[in-house]
Amino acid sequence: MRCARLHTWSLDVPRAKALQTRLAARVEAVTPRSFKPRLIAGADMSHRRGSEWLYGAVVVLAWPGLEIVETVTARRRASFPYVPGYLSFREGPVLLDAFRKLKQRPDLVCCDGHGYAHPRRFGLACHLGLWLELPTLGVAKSRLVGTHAEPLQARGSTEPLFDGAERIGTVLRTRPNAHPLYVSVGHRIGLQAAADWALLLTRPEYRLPEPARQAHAAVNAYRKSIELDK
DNA sequence: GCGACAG
DNA sequence: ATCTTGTCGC
Repeated sequence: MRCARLHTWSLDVPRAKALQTRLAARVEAVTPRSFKPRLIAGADMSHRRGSEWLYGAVVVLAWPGLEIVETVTARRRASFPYVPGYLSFREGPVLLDAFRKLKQRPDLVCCDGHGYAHPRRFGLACHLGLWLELPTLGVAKSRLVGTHAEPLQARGSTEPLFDGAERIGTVLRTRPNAHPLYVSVGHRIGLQAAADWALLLTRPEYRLPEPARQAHAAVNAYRKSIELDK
């Protein structure tokens, strides 16, 4: 699939910060009318400690069966360090390389990281959403910003995530007695729909939504296959 | 100045 | 994210 070229990725932290603030205004936090995603993608990145290489994978699943219908991978050298609040500048390039190899255009993308639940309301999910011009939702395994109460232990229990008085996300228990997930808006989706889909996409026996779980498995298999013949 | 801090 | 085996708890 083709995607827009929004800006250069050659930035230092101060400029990246200014860019996030500027692009955050373009995020659309509303669910399209008659939103019926049929192809749902999951994207994830992997890296070996001490290596300069970053590996990315995007897996497309069909709804409602959740069968994998397409898998693509890509790798490239890291051009930005991991700095909390700037994850998209590290992972964005490789993930977009992978997305460009996709034959099918997904209707929704499940991102491994926060979206709106970010200091400047522009996490990885929002950033990818603008580049791809697709609905995206952020699913993070831990908190970046915000406060919340502990969701009940039952699958499907939620608690609002606040940054001061602003609601920035939903803390969702996808599996009993497992740490909850942090769901937030990415682009072209509302918070309610983002949380609803995050739960719908999660099989009862796992903690992560299938798109994210399968992308994680795919990128690790890809990385290991390359590290092997070397 | 001291913690917190997606992956 | 990565390293890394067994083991505690539902």
